[in-house]
Amino acid sequence: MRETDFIGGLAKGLKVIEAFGETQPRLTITEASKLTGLDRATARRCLLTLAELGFAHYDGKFFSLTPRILRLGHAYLSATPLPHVVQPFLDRLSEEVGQSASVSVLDGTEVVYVARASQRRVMSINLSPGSRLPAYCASMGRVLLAQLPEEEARALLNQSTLRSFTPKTKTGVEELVEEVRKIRAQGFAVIDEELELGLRSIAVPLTDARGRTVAALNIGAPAARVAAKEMEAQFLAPLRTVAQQLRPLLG
Amino acid sequence: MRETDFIGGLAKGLKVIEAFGETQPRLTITEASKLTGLDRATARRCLLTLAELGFAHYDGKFFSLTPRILRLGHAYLSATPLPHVVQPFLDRLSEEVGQSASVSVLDGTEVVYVARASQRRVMSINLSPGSRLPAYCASMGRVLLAQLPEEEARALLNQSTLRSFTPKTKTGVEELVEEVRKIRAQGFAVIDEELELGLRSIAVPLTDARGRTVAALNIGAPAARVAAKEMEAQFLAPLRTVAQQLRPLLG
DNA sequence: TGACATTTGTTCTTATATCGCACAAAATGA
DNA sequence: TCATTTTGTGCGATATAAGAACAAATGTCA
Repeated sequence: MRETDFIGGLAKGLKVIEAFGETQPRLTITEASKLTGLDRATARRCLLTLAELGFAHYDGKFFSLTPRILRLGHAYLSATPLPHVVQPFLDRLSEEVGQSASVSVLDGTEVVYVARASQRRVMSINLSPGSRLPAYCASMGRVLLAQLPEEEARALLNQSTLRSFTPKTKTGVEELVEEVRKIRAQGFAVIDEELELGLRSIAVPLTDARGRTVAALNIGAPAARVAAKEMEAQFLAPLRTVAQQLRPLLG
Repeated sequence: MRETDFIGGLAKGLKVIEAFGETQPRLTITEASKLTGLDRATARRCLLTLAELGFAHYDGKFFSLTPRILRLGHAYLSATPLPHVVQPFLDRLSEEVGQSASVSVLDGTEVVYVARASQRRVMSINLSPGSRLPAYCASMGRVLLAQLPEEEARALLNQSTLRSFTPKTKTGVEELVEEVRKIRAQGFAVIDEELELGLRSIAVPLTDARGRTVAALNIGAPAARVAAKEMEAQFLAPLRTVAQQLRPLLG
């Protein structure tokens, strides 16, 4: 790609959109400028453009995103076959085992949920398509890391902010590399309250007809309902059955 | 806003992202150019930029969006208080009545789901935050139209593509204006298989402490389980209770 | 309260990047 | 093969980015 095939304005605008988040529902021009590292004048132009297009709202002081922004993510979810293909399988699986089931893919150091069938939520975390979790401490994340060449997985772990969500969270790179190696060998990952106390999960890879891993599938269960040792016994077989059924459908 | 405060490149790039959708999971440069009305050279630069940033993938022929695009919508969902505030109420409501419950807002002629608690899906439609439905034939859409001044509602109906999803779909503007008037008076809307055969729903407005309508709340039920006449009797009270509880929380 | 300091938003200018056209090259398919 | 369609590139005209300067708002302290 030539230098001139890159549209700086587009990259900057997208960066500004991403600046909104958890702790930043509303941004002033200066805040957006600081978060993105863009010049105030440029950040302002991006925000005004987004407002003009209806993607943001401006009250003279603060900018906030409008639901129109969801069109962008929706373009992906409706354009990509994976979410549609897996959804009915997730629904059946979730019903069968009485727990939530999800499918996610890797994006950098995070897993991104692309489909989910949830049972009544008892957890504090509210997950839906588009939600993100750090890969290193999520069952699907570990499975997806295990599919990469070890050096790549290690590189991603090094890039990750390894923090302890609970006392059980593994945060050592070597410890995690070892864990990922084990998962690669056994073909599934179990997370026992590493992300949130009271939550356990188990995941397997989803491979396409040619054997390439395209996503991960998991089941999450309240710790109060399912003992740590039971996770594998109860859920591994159903997960593998679904993975098997999906295989020819993930061209 | 001055002319020069508008970044054309950003607007064009966003337009290209939106070009991906239902029937267009993968686009060539020429296709993107035709769908957006942009010059081929420009569409190409937008696509290459998106690929460079990791928002799209390019195999030399086709471009497709990557899950990274979901970051953008996620910026909204995590930055906006509404989805987080209503989620626990939705979960409880859904559990209580044994049906799916959702909250949505209006974006142009469409309703956009911002939160949802779903029971096992029996419908062909798979809805999740970010999903869109035409306002004129969705219960939440009618409720939201009813909150607008009549002329504005009529204008939106005129802009809508009024098509018959089922034999029961109302598609006449005057007919719909009349229906919306009725809904404004009674404070709730019932949709009886207008969007999909076998699906009924009922919606009420969510108003904030100052009485402004900020969203709509609904319950959807399989027609086989709940008779048309029963919708109001069974679900209106629970919906209104939740709307009441939420009122002080929607600052 | 009023003067000063600081922060934030807006405007201006110019070097630079982008747009869209026209043309060339490559791929597609009859 | 030749016609047709699609993709890539060079170029002049035009739009945009950056930073500094200016203006307005906000905060601070005597």
